[in-house]
Amino acid sequence: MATTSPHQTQSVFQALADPSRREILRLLRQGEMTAGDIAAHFDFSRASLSHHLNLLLQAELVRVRKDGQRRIYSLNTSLFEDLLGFVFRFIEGSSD
Amino acid sequence: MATTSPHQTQSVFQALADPSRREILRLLRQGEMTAGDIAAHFDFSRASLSHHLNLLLQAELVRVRKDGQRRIYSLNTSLFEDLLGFVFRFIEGSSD
DNA sequence: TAGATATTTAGCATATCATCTAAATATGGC
DNA sequence: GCCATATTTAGATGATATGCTAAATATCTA
Repeated sequence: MATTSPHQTQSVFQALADPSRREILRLLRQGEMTAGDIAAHFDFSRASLSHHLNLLLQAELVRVRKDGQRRIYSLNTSLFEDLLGFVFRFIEGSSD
Repeated sequence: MATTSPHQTQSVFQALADPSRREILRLLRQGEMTAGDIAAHFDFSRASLSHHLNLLLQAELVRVRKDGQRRIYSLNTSLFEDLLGFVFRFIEGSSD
C-alpha cells in the first residue's frame, strides 16, 4: 500500500468525522454509484450530498467519473480498502 | 484485539478530527504524561487542553489517573495501538 | 490553616460545519 | 432549439466546535 502525503491528513480525518460521510463510504464499498443512487439512501437534499461528496473527493477517499449527465462515484480503494476496512472492522465492528 | 461497541464510533472519529488532539495522541505514544507536560507542547491555554483531553477520554482513546495534584494521561493502548498506529503509519506516513 | 501549584469547570465569543432553497451548469432526446 | 433530468454552486442560517479568561476544586508544603 502506498504511503500518502501528510498534507491531506486533516482533510481525511475531517471527512471521516461526519456519520453521513462514513455511511457514503460504506455504501460505496459495495460498488460504484451515481450521485442520485447515493442520495436515495439519505434524507438530506442533493445539494447537501454534493457537499459531502466534495469533501470526500478532497480527502481523496472517493473518485468520480462522468457518464452522460450522471456522475459516478467510487471508492479510492488504494487508500480506503486498507485504512477504512481496518477502521470499520475494529472500531465499528460492522464492516462487510 | 477487542472489537469496540458501535456507540462510541462518532466520539472516536470526532476526537480524531482535530489536529491538536491527534498531536496529543502522538505525544502519548512515547509514554504517559501529566496534563502540564502535554500543555507545554501547545500554544493554547490549559483550559483548552483540558477540553481536548476530555474529548479524548470520552472517545476512550486515552486514560487518566491521579498522582497527587497531577493527572497523568496515557493512551488507551488497546484501542489506540492497533488502530491509530495503522492510521498514522499509512495515512500520515510518520509513525514510529 | 494559609499559600502555592496543578488542573478542571463555567461562561462567553468567534469560527467552522451541515443543511436548506434557489439558481446555475451540463447532458440527452425530441 | 427546447424541455426534462442529473448534479453542482451560491448564499443564508442554525448548530457545533475551539478558543479565551475567570473562578472553582484538589493537593502539597510550611
